[in-house]
Amino acid sequence: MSIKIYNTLSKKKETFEPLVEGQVGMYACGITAYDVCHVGHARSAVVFDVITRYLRYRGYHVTYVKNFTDVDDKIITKANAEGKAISEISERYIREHDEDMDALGVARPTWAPRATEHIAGMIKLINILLANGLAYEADGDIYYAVEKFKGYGKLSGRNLEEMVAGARVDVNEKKRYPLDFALWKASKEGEPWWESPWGKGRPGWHIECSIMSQNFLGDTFDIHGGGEDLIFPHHENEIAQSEGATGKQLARFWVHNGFVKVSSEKMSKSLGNFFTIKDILKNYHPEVVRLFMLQSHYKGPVDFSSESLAEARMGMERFYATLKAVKGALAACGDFPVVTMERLSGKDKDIFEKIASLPDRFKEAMDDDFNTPRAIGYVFDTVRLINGYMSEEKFSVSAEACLILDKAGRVIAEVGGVLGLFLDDPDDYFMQDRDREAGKRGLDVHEIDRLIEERRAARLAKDWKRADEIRNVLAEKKIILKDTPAGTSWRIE
RNA sequence: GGCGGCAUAGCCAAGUGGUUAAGGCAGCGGUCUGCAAAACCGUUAUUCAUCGGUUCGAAUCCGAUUGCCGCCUCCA
Repeated sequence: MSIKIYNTLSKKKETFEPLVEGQVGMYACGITAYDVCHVGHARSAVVFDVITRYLRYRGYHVTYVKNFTDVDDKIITKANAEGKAISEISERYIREHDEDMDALGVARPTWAPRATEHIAGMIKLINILLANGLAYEADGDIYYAVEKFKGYGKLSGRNLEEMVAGARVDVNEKKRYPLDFALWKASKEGEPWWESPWGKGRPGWHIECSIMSQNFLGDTFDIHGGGEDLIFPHHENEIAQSEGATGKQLARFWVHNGFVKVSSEKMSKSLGNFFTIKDILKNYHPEVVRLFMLQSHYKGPVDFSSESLAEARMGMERFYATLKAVKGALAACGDFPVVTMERLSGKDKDIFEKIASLPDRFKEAMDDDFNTPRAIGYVFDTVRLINGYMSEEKFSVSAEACLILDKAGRVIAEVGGVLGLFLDDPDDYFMQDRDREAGKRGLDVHEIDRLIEERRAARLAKDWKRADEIRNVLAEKKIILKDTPAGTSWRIE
């Protein structure tokens, strides 16, 4: 079995073979640290987090690099407006970014370099491009001469004439050709600067990724990723810079994630239709947000709304309800002798084997361009299987059941570890969910508990009328009661 | 204006040439329950935007049409 990945460069799904056997170098473009992250940033982070985890699960040693852009017009503008140093602004938002990603369960990259740590490397790279005749100086600015790089447009599927004909390119007297882009800009008053052979200046946006990827991963590496809005011009320009300097292919696979949309429109700062990660995590469990994203393929768009999040929450509830039941049954397993699967027969054997097959089916789905929706579908299948097994009339906790349910818990944890799902304790999950939902709707937990206690007394006296009244009162507040032999529990719809 | 993507049930969403079109949410019928909830069983697309074409065979390939979206300016 081999992994297939859709490559933006070839526009085809290709079999993934790393450059060095058993090792993967991956670079994903991170954020510009000038504001808090929104759900769109979260999606990209979750996508590449899952890709990293899956490659590691499949036995690869992955070096994952995700950069921070900490020098840029927007950061400078903000710093000047607040009268602060740019590093103060960028460090603040890098810290916030890290908090958000940690909260979402996104593993930290192997390396998270900042652009400003690599200025010397950028200058070196620009010098090579100048020497290669691919760049030119104009009044302390350095521009990349796009026409000189054959292959410009190969990633985004464009050609120069068409783009120029399409107008909408900015007028800049210093550029020899409209699509040339800045590698280095002479610093103006009030802007940060670094010494360079061309005077005091600061780097252009694209150059940082070329040097940082090379520094950590070498001239050629396996996977380069980012949001699909980076395909042009950012990634196209990265290719021009890196390949123009080294003469070698930059990245072998280009992977781009689709957008988060709001009412069919791209979520973005400029449209103002964004939700910050912090706001969303106040209202939803992080795994609900991940499930919402991973139930769509990473390449396609995903429409963000309170309805779609609520739907994901219901799905998550299904998983955790099963996990809770499994945990409950397993708690009694200490009393039984340990049996091995050879002891199983008939239906027990059949169900054990079906449950045990989850990781293989999971791999089958994930090997096919990280098809998380299909993979999650298989987990749902397994959940139904487990629930069916436990709801059989003759079901009781037995040595055989313990073996089967233990396996069930393990396979779900195994695939959950890759998806970053099902990792919470089920009781904690429901407790958190209840508190979160109660808070969201302004419900008083103590009052609810009081009513439930009153209902318990009524039920004990077989006063069904009063018991149902209380049920109805709570139902109006979307509170669903569940009576079990152990007592009554509740959840919010 | 140039380039590109998408269109599958009430909603979300897999499937991209060949057995009964995954899965989730919602709905309906049943089992269970004092009544419920959860869970389970059954059920909900003879059909994949529309119209043509290729093929023994297409949701899947090709063309046209319609609609939605994205990139071309910072963007995950």
